[in-house]
Amino acid sequence: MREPRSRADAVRNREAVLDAAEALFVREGLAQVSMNSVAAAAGVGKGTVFRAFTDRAGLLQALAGRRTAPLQEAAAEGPAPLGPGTPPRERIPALLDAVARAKLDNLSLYVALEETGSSSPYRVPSYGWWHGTLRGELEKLTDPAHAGFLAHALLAAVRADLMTHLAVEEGIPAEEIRERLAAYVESALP
Amino acid sequence: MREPRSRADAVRNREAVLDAAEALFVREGLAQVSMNSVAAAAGVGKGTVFRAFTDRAGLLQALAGRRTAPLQEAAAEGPAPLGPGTPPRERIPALLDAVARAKLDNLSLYVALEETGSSSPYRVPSYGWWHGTLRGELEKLTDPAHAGFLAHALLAAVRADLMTHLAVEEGIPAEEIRERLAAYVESALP
DNA sequence: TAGAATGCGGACCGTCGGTCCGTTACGACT
DNA sequence: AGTCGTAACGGACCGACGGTCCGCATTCTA
Repeated sequence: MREPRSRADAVRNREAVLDAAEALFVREGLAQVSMNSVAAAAGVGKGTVFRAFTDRAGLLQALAGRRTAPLQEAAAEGPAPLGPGTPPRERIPALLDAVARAKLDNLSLYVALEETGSSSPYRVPSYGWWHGTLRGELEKLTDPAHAGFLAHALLAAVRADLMTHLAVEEGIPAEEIRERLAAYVESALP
Repeated sequence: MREPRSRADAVRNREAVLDAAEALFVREGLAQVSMNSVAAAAGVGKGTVFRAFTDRAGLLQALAGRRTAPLQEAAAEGPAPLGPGTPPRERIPALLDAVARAKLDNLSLYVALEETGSSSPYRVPSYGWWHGTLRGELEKLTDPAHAGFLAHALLAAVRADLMTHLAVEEGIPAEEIRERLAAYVESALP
């Protein structure tokens, strides 16, 4: 049952596609970026892109993983205040602030990501992880029957399209958005 | 400057298209419904659909208006507890519950609606109205600087895709979702 | 009832996500 | 180094989509 090692060119191309795709997303925004244009920008055939990532959603997932892995890792096994072991009253606001911050720094990328899972952010795998983590902490503070919904509601307040609306349409500085969020989380916590 | 009255067949067709489109959305879900299939189901040419509604977003907007008008009207000028004049502590939960209820009763339609505005629910015109109304009430209860964000956050908790996730994926009965939401709103209110 | 204007409808267009398969080049083995 | 099986490449190709266009039919006005 050996893992069949990938060929060198496959690995190289995979990386090139990810780099090109990320650059395109940041520069042009989700809607403008077709699979064709990604392939062209990476200097690679279309078939190669699909071979490596299965479909558009797969490419976005991969892009997501790469970009969000550090944050998720910090939350899963890092030091306080993000990591486990931190008291819930401190960890929950820290987690939400970290998520908001990451999204505010990469608006278009995260908007694209949340539209991946058959156009429902709730089907993106990482959502389940964040929700589970948050619910776990909330269960220490309140009736476990309420923790699930509460976790959903708090995560809804940091959705990428809301962050985009606040930052772009309403023109609120990122700093201020995070402050408002923090105040909100504080008041919503049981 | 007379308003150029529409021809009888145009009015008739417009109605037929709306009926057919609504039926299709409810039965098949957003993704399955192409402009072609709407035209076919309405027994009408594709050009007619586009002439009447400009583009796909326009069709969804029109569908939206028709379906949500009664609720919005009740909230804008109806009797308590939805209408204006109701004390904020009573009106805000009532508004959010009414919205949640409407969405839970028409999941697929509302999911489709919220994806209309260039894939951002915040660009759908009616969102602005709800947000403004809610903010107005919240300003009576708390620091006006916080009211805007708070209104966004509360509305985020009743987004159609979240309602769908809770009701379909997690299989929670509508009754229970509304109870959890009510408890959440209560605790988040200043 | 005639003529103008309005609306109809479906062939047509460019583009998209995704597939297919003949060709290329990698790398394990001798 | 040379051979060869095979994984990976790449772009022509496909069906479906949203949207346009324009010759033709229907409705309204006088």
